Amino acid sequence: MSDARASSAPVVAAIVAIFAVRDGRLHVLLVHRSGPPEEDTWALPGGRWDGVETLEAAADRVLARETGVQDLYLEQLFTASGLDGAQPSVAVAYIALVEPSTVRLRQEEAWRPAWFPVDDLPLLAFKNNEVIDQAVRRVGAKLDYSNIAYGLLPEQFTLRDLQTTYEAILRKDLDRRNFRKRMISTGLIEPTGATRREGAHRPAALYRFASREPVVL
Amino acid sequence: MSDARASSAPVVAAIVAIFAVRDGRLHVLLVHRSGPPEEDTWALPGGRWDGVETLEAAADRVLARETGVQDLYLEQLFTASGLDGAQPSVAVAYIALVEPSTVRLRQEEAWRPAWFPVDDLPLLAFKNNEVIDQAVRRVGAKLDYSNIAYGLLPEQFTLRDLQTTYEAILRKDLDRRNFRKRMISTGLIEPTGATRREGAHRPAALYRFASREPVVL
DNA sequence: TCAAAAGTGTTCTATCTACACCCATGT
DNA sequence: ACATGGGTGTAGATAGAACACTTTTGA
Repeated sequence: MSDARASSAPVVAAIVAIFAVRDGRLHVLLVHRSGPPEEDTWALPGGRWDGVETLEAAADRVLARETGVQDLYLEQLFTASGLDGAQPSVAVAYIALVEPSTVRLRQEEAWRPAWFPVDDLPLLAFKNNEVIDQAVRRVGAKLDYSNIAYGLLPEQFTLRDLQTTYEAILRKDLDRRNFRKRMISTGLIEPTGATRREGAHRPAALYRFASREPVVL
Repeated sequence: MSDARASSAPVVAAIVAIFAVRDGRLHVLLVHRSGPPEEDTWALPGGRWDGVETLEAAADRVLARETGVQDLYLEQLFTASGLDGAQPSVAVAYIALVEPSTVRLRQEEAWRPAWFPVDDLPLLAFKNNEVIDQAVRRVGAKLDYSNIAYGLLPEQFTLRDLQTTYEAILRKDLDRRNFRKRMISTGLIEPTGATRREGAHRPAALYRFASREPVVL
């Protein structure tokens, strides 16, 4: 059907680890593979690169397809070859950070997407467990010296919300006072002046990120 | 000559930013392009990926071809698409660190390689100036919390050698006493017991890296 | 008045920075 | 003896970690 060199025309795909914090736990979006290869397993969503758009555009397209959101935090992680053992393939992995309430998951039954807590994943196709591990480590490392958490939070949020997000990613408890001091002193966030009341206790001051573009300290 | 879909069979290549410290300055290895595209400019050495080997093996092959050395420090930087505007292309960029005395540059006149100081580069093909910028930043960032400098130094070295290497990459002078204290306290290096005499002054103690595999603190 | 989360300061410790003099050697 | 780079310690500043009580609200 195809000549011998067909095997040297590689497939280039973007795969995206889409993260969100839900109920205080970090989740990643996976799709149920409804066809070969690796049928009937879960894996990171991906899409073939068309050779025209940039790789980042391909990743953004995957994100939009699965979640309906776009133009959020998107960062390249690394590139792996041979994840699909059956043919020459290159997968360029990206990290995306989304705020759950903005997301409308794609609804089709085939290749349906679902959130999984990152610390309780099944065995995934294409060594995607390792990809997700590295992605979580990368996000955790950048939390401390950048504003990337803006991707995971709504426009306005309380310091408690922010801390819960940090704790979900770092998987450890943080001291409330020290956290507050450090966050405010970085200048990455600023008070909006508004407060939020919910429940029988003092209302919490609301904050926003000073910038919703990536900033590195 | 080829059907319309030829444009969707992308070229995947590994390109390698090979660094060495020479005369106290950080240098990068470039090759003079003796054919299209971008003929007669300088660019990072690269090689097409064959679809069978891993991408890292392709990068290692480029390194070995240009320098004769192999199995040194090699780390993936990032992947860019469309660097070659003429066709669908993906370039996976790697960083390699070598010790100049171990290197024998490829001698052919065509596509000849040469060392360039990173702070005095010509305008390179395929936006390689940006690639090198990012690579230098990455190496600088990792110096402080890893042993990657082992790639740039011989088996044994003095603390002065090590400091010179750091200063070349970070482009700033470091305090000799503080540098020594920090390096020794990390445990990444250890004294060999030997000394080196050269010139009319006290001999310098020689050190080695405790591990010549990548270690992150 | 009680429960529940918000908000706030100080002390201690570890780490980083700045800085100057003596040591071993070759000429 | 002198010139050259190797080797060492201390004091001050800064950043991070530990820790407990008061405030505001809804029920």
